Amino acid sequence: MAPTHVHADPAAHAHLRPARFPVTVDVVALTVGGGELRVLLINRLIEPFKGGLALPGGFVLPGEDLMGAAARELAEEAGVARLPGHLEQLQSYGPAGRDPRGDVLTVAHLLLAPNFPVLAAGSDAAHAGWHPVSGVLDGELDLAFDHRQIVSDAVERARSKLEYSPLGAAFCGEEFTIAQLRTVYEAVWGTRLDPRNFHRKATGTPGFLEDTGTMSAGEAGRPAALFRLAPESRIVAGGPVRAVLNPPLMRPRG
Amino acid sequence: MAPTHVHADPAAHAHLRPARFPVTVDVVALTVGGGELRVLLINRLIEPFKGGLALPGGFVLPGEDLMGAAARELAEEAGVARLPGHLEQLQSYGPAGRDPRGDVLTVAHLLLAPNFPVLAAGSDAAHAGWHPVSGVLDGELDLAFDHRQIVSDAVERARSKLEYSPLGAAFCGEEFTIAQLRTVYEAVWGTRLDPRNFHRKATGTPGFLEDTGTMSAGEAGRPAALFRLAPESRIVAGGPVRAVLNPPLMRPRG
DNA sequence: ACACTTATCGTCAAGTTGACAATAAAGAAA
DNA sequence: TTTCTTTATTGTCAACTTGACGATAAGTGT
Repeated sequence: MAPTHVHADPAAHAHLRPARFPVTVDVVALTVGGGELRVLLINRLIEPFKGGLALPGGFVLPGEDLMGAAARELAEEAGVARLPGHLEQLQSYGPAGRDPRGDVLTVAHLLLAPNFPVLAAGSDAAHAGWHPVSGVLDGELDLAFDHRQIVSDAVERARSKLEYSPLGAAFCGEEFTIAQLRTVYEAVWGTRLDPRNFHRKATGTPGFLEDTGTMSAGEAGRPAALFRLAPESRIVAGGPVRAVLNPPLMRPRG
Repeated sequence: MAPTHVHADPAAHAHLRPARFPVTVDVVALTVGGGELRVLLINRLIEPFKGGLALPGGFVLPGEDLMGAAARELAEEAGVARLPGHLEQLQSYGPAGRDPRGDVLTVAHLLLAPNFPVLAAGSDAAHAGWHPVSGVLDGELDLAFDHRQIVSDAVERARSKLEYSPLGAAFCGEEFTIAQLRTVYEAVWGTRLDPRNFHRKATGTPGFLEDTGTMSAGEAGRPAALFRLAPESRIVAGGPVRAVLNPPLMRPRG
């Protein structure tokens, strides 16, 4: 804390040239595949942590806003042309004590998306790939900087959002079956849910889902009805996400 | 987006000198008084928006972390010696297009606290004071920068946190009656709650409240039992806030 | 003692949840 | 084709929670 006798005027420091910090955005891109939650990681090509795994991200450019920077980094580092899902800001970290090069503030973002193809290995650019979140959380995979903490916070945010928002559908495509939506919940929460009770809650919540009238086909078992998000709960880029699930669909505790 | 032919290496910009931004922290300090939700605002002494109302806040110093900076600004601008409640990070805004002086990134924070005394007017320093949140939200009070938006986001965060976390108690002192806690909920949500049903939920939720054994006195009406947060839901600085209210105590919708 | 105010306990119908039976509709196997 | 297997969807039922509100308890002010 600044010595009081130097800054008698509480706003005095504002007269000083303010310190400036490098600002980065990092993106925790989550998807569901193979029944588990996965996170997008890139191979770092430069120091520090060269050769290690890290979240996609990079410096914010002058005149840029945070969301735009996050989307740009995703495009540059993972080769995603158009935002494939729901992007929101997560939390900021720093600036002290998280980068060996010095103070760096990072604004972490969260992307919930269907499994999408990423920049393959073999190019001279960075390799991007999906990795099981469990491996990150239990320390099997080592991440650069404080990225493991960031992933952990992102997963907790995702878990809690599924309880009351329609964001689970962000992991599915435009149309999906109740069972597909259920596997999303199961993967994110890491629990099993009763298909019948889940079906009841999903279809019984007003303003959540809308029947498309079409059916899934080709899978094993009886064909399932295809749904999409109802207009009330549709996810618009930058728009607010409504708390449609009321009462919420709580994850099993204990 | 950077021209691809210039940055064939997606991480190339990391080799460039990264842009640096001034970083500020702003604090939305909320309290409950007179049955309504109030926010702490200061009178700006310097341009821009000199003489206008704004959130307490200021530049982050080198080597500082965000929470620390927020606490320091609160101390400097409002004269609070020790953090009187629960402080958490809210969201980051910027850096583009929110300060006439140029790009400034701000990390907004949220303080939930009992009514505490602030730096009075009359000193040569800034005046700090409590103002009704309703006046800010409905545009009666004009705030500097994008601070109205920030207050709006902060209030929404607070409203939602009361539903599932024990943070309502952060507005009360160490010990409080059920009725005091209820008025917090009523002020934050802007609704009336049935005292009997609220009492049932508050005292009936395991791990939420703990009876102190003592009674309130001096008020009108029958004395009320004094409670404190149960150990499971106690709020530790920097620690996680547990979702104790399960199922949640939902605010009335519609 | 009496009125008034607030706290706390009960009651009851309506809605929600968790556990699980039963049926429906497809493809695969016999 | 008939049967088996798999998944989808509809019900059922008891336990629990919620919202509305009656009744009683225990203080203060007159």
